[in-house]
Amino acid sequence: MTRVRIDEIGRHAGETVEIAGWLYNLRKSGKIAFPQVRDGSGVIQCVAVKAQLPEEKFEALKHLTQESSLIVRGKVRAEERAHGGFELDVEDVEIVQRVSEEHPYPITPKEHGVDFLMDNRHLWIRSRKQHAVLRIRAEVIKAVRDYLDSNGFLLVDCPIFTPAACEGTTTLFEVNYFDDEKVYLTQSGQLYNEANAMAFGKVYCFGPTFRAEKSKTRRHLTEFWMVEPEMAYATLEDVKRVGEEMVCFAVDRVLRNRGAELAVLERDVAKLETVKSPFPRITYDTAVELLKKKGSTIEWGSDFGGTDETLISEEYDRPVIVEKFPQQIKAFYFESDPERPELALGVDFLAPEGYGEIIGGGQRVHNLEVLEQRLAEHDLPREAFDWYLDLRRFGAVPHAGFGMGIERVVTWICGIDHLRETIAFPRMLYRTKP
RNA sequence: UCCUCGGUAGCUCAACGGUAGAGCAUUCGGCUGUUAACCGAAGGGUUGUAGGUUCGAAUCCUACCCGGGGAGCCA
Repeated sequence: MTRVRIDEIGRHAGETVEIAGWLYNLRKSGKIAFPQVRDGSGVIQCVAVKAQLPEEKFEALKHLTQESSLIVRGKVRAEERAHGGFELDVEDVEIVQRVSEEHPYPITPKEHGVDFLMDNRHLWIRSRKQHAVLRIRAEVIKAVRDYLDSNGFLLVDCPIFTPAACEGTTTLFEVNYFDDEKVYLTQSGQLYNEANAMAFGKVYCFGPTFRAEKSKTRRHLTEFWMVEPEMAYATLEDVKRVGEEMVCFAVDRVLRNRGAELAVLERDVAKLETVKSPFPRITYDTAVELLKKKGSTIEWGSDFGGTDETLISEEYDRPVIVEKFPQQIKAFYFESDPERPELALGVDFLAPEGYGEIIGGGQRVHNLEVLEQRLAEHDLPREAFDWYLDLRRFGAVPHAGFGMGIERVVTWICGIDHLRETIAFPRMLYRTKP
């Protein structure tokens, strides 16, 4: 008996095969039952006819509970009425574990609230929409890695445990190490990336990052995944170019390979098809003028709020690149604009449709004296940055890089309204379970 | 941390000062083409917790707990 996956069952039309999965839904009449079985790759409707099965098998199937695990054997048949185009005529069924009716599967095919679904996240990920989102996430990650791998970047991952003060301002999660030593969960691989870039030229890291900010919005997780490319002998221009190419590449891949998933999510793909080079580029100065014209209370010198980002992005049909921010709102390691030293050579990519910042990056300070002065200005402990300063002592070159938040990108591509569905087990301010 | 909204059956909600209800889910019965199937019946509740006002509180008041959305900050 051939065990097949539901997503490739079409190749076995006319054959008798076996599928192993879980009961997704069940409709029944007196002498016929339609169990829908999912196996992780898809869902197929099976047809069980009383007269063609042993009595006890038919009865067991007819009274089977949602999400019970089962193995079904039967003949694959092309069927116009079926959603996937195929059905399975049941010849034999083996129930692996029956969900008891005293504790039925909590997630029914009806509506549920966010709180309930989040409490049952370990089960919610079995649902069709969650499958679509998580498959698109996997596609985005693969696309981003394929793009970087085939453009000369080497994957060099950065540590998760870090000593204090990677960037200074943002709150860090503290962890007890050995013998009273404290370490912190990384909030960015950035500094280590710079060392890696001086070693390998073009590198990227990809992994989880942690922010202990008490942010409680649809755009924040306390644990999220970020891809961070870093390039030696590179400038702000390279960041804009690589970021743009990478985003276009990822969107194109999803459109090409995950059309079915986008359809499940009822995503308006026309809004993704416009995501092509070139992206509009505006300066922070221009953005502030635009915002004031649109009624924002923003003043030059402060950072954009969530509403400001939406106001800017709604002017465009693709991500917009905002560059050259006031130095005071950016981290200590940003290079200054030689023509206007009060500006940092930083960029943000704002996704369309109000999805906010998906990329942040820029050109780094590569001069030793300037960097030492910056550390002093930001009141950062010099000792902790000794190794980082070494990078300016031993063959310093202009270099630049950026970070892209995977969940932000996936949320935007999926067109869903909250980051929490783009990772299997989201970690948020008041939610660490399951 | 602050602002704001909410917590009633397993789930989604109604009742808004006068005996706590519906749909779905579960169980039983009916139905050979259903597809969030349908039809009939049954079981299921200390209304988040603790006080208070009232003849009477799910409903009004106070505090607390838990959660949603947002601000600040950021990807």
